[in-house]
Amino acid sequence: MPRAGLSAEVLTRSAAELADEEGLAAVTLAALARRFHVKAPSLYAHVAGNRDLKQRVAVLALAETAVRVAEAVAGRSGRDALDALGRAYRDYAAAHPGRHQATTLPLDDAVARASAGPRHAELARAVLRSYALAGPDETHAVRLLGATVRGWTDLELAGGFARSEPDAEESWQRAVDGLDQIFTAWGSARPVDGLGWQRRD
Amino acid sequence: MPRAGLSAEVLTRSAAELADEEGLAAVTLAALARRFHVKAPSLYAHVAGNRDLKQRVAVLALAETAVRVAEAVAGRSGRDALDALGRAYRDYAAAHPGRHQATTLPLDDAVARASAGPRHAELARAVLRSYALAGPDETHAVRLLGATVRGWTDLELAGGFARSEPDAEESWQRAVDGLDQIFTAWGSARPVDGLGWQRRD
DNA sequence: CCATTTGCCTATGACCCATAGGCTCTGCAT
DNA sequence: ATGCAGAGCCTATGGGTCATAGGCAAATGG
Repeated sequence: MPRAGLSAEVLTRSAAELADEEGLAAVTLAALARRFHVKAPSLYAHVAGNRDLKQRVAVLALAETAVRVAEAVAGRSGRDALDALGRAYRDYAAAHPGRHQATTLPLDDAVARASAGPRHAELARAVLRSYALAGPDETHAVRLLGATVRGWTDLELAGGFARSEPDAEESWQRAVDGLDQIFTAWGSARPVDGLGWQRRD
Repeated sequence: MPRAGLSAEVLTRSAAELADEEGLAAVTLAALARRFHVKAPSLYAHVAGNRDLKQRVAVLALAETAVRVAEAVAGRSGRDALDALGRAYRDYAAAHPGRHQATTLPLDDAVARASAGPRHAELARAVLRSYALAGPDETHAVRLLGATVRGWTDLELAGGFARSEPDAEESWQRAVDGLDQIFTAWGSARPVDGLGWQRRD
């Protein structure tokens, strides 16, 4: 019997395709084994089990999105960069729903550390660089940007914006405008007492 | 043998508790049956199956959060209302992680229509009322607010903000400040051509 | 060319979902 | 009171999944 040429790498890629095609829940050792005309127990030589397999898909997805986002924001700054970053995430999620879903899985600490997760935070900081935010403000901004992009992506993918006017794209542009305004204000103003705002001069 | 007093209502509540305690994935007909010292097939008289059960948990959670959010925003407006709305969602998710997770499940159309889902959109519009936004702007605002709150809640629940400075609460206040600024600007200005902004006068 | 490693196998057991069909208790009408 | 219909929970069954244990054979390297 010819060998199937299995490896963690190959299995992870195939699992990712399976996830995109039939949903993350369909990523099962048995289903994956069928794709390679192999029995399920054979896969345990390459991956530690179902949870491990899904985490590998998540790590793959995090790495892929990091690359795409990095390409998208290269050479851009300010509002343009915000738009590009968000769009990269949204496009990836739309093109690879299963992979995107995997990125929302809780990862083991060790796996998370070895993943491209931190890279995403760096990318957000890079995009915000042109706003010249003070240290803590930059963190606040990273969090707000991250929450907005993630929430937007999830809602869009869940069909929350579908079949309703106006177009989601229009709303997205307005959202980016809004974030750009906020970060611009943070860059050129200082918080007074946590409640109000004051232009620097 | 005494009857267990099962019903869709009772089962759903118990399933919700199970989800909060051990995660949504632990919500299984077998596990639920054990809680009532009953055999799994008995549950099929009350719920249509695993998927139906989880959707009922989602519907319950949507209804519960709608009530909490409504209470939280009652009598508030502007920034205060934004803060209260977001906090209500975040607190609910923190207190009931399993239920919250259930709300991210895709619902059957019929179930979604009968759920409190639309009520949430109404609540968001109510919170935004004091900004006096024009029709389309209000929709844009609902979407931005919804995405931000959802993304923030998910990231916080996933531990994204944990063990890192500054405190997540501080970031949240800044985020609310930012949204308040955006909506205030939208209320007192009109978009010119979808790109720029101009104060009304 | 033989020994070791590697790759995939069968066998097994536990857990889950879901359906089919049966028994018993409850409650109501006569 | 009694008899009956239906509600409520049961056992039996079949199919799916995960995961482990242990075995045979192909590939590899000294």
